[in-house]
Amino acid sequence: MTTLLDVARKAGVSKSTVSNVVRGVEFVSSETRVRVELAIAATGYRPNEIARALRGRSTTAIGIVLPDLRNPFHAEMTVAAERAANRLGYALLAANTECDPELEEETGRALIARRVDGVIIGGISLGSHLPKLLLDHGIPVTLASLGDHKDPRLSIVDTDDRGGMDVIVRHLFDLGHRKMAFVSQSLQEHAGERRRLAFSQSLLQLGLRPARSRQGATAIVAHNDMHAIAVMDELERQGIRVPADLSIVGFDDIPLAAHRRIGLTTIRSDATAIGGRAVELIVKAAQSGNLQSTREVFATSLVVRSSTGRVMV
Amino acid sequence: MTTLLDVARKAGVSKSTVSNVVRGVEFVSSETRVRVELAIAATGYRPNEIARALRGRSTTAIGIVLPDLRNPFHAEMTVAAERAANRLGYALLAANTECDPELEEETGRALIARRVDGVIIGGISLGSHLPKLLLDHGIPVTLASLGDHKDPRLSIVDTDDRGGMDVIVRHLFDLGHRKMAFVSQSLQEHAGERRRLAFSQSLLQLGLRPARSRQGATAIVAHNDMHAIAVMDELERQGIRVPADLSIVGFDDIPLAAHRRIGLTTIRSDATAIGGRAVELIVKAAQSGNLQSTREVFATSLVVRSSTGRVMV
DNA sequence: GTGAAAGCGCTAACAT
DNA sequence: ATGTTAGCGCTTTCAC
Repeated sequence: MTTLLDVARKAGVSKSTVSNVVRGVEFVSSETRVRVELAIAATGYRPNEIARALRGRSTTAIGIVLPDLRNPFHAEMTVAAERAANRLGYALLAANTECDPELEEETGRALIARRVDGVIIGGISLGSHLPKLLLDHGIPVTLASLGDHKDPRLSIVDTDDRGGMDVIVRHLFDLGHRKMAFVSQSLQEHAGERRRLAFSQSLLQLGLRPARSRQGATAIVAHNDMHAIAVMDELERQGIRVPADLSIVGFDDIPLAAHRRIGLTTIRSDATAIGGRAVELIVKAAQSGNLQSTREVFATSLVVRSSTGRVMV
Repeated sequence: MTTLLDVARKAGVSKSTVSNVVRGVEFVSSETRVRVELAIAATGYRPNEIARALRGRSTTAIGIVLPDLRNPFHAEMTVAAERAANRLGYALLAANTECDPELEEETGRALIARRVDGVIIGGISLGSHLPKLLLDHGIPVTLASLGDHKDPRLSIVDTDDRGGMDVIVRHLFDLGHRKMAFVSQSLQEHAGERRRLAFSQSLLQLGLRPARSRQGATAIVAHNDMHAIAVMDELERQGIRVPADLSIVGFDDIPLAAHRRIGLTTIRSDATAIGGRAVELIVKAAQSGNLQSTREVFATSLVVRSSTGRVMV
């Protein structure tokens, strides 16, 4: 593999001159610049990012940790993050942690050992130590669609879960629903529990309490679309019709929710915007070196489709 | 951040001794070993992987390039790859290329600059130069679910597209279909075009030719489930009933295909197995240093659901 | 069994 | 405007 030295020799200059040309430093005579550029083109030289990383203070790599890449919302966020990262010259290290605290810890340590410049967290276990672990090692952390952490070094790009939940509950209420239940995939997940809380609060505003279980409920609110769609399937296999017998609402508005056969009423939140913005924030933090608490909330909106209906008395 | 030297000083030994302990080298007296281990525990030292990478010949990082992480088949493969990579101590660099030749090239160069130990390719453009680019730089490449490249340095973990297509076509034939059309998302994609070819060959065996377009066809075979499901939606929005008016078949058997409201007849192929195996192969190649042509084909099977039906005459 | 020293490829003072 | 040099943190001969 060609190195800086190879190019330098070929161009008959010193390493630093080549380095200066590569990095676009001002003080190089246009004559030598051309000569170096020719040598670079001839050899196909690209700086060794590993050496740069060791020497400099940056790996231009960021990590993204997610509970499950198979969730289209996360996949979409990751794609957006990857695109944004690329554009800024950063690579993305992907890690699935399945909300397993041990895996989260090990992932965190691996990310630290690899000296990533920052980490985007798109989902973690309830009470996870991952943000603190990373921050304590001086690594900037951005929480994406996962607000509510109180560390003052954290930057947060969030969805308006509270607002979204209010709108969902209001929508169901207006359809006559009074018994609504919340379901989530796992009690371990931070985001799911936050939405459960928001759900309870929204109900409370209308003087209602969450239904204990699906049995008594006329409507089910799932913590995300993936789960809502799975629940829909499960119910229908038991002969319960949606929305005739039971209404279902999701959260995220993944593309599939708009499929005519699914028609899931849900809350639209912009995974692409969140992923992209998370990268911008993490890169800014990495480059400036100061970690300050930041919180941006992306608006949500209700998309009414065919999975919710008027309650039958 | 603690370095080897910090630990060495703390333990009152030299850098090399600490290094020997860390790497589990034999010849260290158990006495000093303990002392060093204590110092490591006390400082929370973890080797700097960047320095290791620069010094050694390995970054213990592999790249995975995909056209679209939003495709559940790719997401699943990536999750499996990440898990396998993790287990072997490797990190995964994810890159979406959208089958754009320019992006592929740039991604390849970035991966080379980062000195990844190997690259798994889960999808590329037709006639892409990416495999050659990487291989020419000495980077092992494994094609996952994307066979048919003829470079002798390539290892391939493939799905049996030909076999799967035969079974699909036979299934449709048995249902009375004689006019079948193939649709794919993009003409640019390698895997899609390969399946198109397989489709034609399968038809030919039965003395049939592909239908020119959807119009004349009684059945549609899509190059993957994602596309099949999208087409299903599109058709039904036009008032065409599936399968009453038109049968649809996918390929991959993503989880959604089994959803009762979708019920997509498709070919099951094991994304998890493919992703995991691809990592094993790439790591083996990276560690042994020799690139030999290898081809493993994973069996497929037909899953008949409700998107295909007897043709109405 | 342990330590000293060279060097991976690069950047960034500092000298010229 | 260009060159020299000293490391970044680690592994790896090679002496002791």
